[in-house]
Amino acid sequence: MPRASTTSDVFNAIAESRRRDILNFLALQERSVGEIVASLQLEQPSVSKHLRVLRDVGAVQTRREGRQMLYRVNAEAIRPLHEWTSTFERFWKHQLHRVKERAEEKSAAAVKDEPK
Amino acid sequence: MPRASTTSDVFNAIAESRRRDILNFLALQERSVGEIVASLQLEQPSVSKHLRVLRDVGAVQTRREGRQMLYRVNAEAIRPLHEWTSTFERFWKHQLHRVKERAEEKSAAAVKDEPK
DNA sequence: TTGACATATTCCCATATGGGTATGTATTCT
DNA sequence: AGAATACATACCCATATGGGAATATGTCAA
Repeated sequence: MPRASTTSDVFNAIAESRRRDILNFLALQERSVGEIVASLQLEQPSVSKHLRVLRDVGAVQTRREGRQMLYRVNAEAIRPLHEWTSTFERFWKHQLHRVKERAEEKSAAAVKDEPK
Repeated sequence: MPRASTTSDVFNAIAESRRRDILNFLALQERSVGEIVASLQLEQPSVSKHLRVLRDVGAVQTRREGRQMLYRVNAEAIRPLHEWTSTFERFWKHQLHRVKERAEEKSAAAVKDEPK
């Protein structure tokens, strides 16, 4: 079984750095495909395909304006990602504590006693 | 060019839901491979391979204890992800505003005037 | 040393990928 | 209608994937 499809969920969709680039660009403001192509170092068809993926997972929404197709970010789709990472937030919030732990690990050459 | 390698960065590593499952499990506490295998519906080799990926991107760290290999989350590696998603936080923080926008878009059948 | 236990790695394979090139479709202009 | 513009889709292909099965490696116990 290969990796999950990029359209299966936002996690897979944003795995591609080009797509993150696109979202970063769109974070500033709504943009046409042409503008996105210009901002990236990529052929138009490739950009369209990335946009398709982002659209399929709901990360972007579109609006037609004449011949142009305007894309904008739909942050709601990215929210689950933010919330999932928040699960681990508590770890780095206690950095001092962690740093201390690390130091201990490094010095003590892992000589444990009771392998359950 | 195929999709970026799973070991290229955390974004790719966590694209796989099984790996997120593992991280969720490890978020509670340090665990041995055996425990992880038991918690997932997966063969041991597959789990080891997922752990390898997570380790390569720094998402987990290990410690040997006798025959067991104990894995624990390294939240620092996940932090970039959290921060990247934070970029879009402002969007859903102004939800009321967004909802209003949406309503307008839906009713107004996109009759724009000046296609630049 | 031999054996058992816990993990890791290798091999095989069907499948999804993303890039480029070519082509299709929608919309506007003349 | 015909041409030009702006995107989208189809097709081809080298490559990375994850799962399972088999095998290798590492650690401890007798």
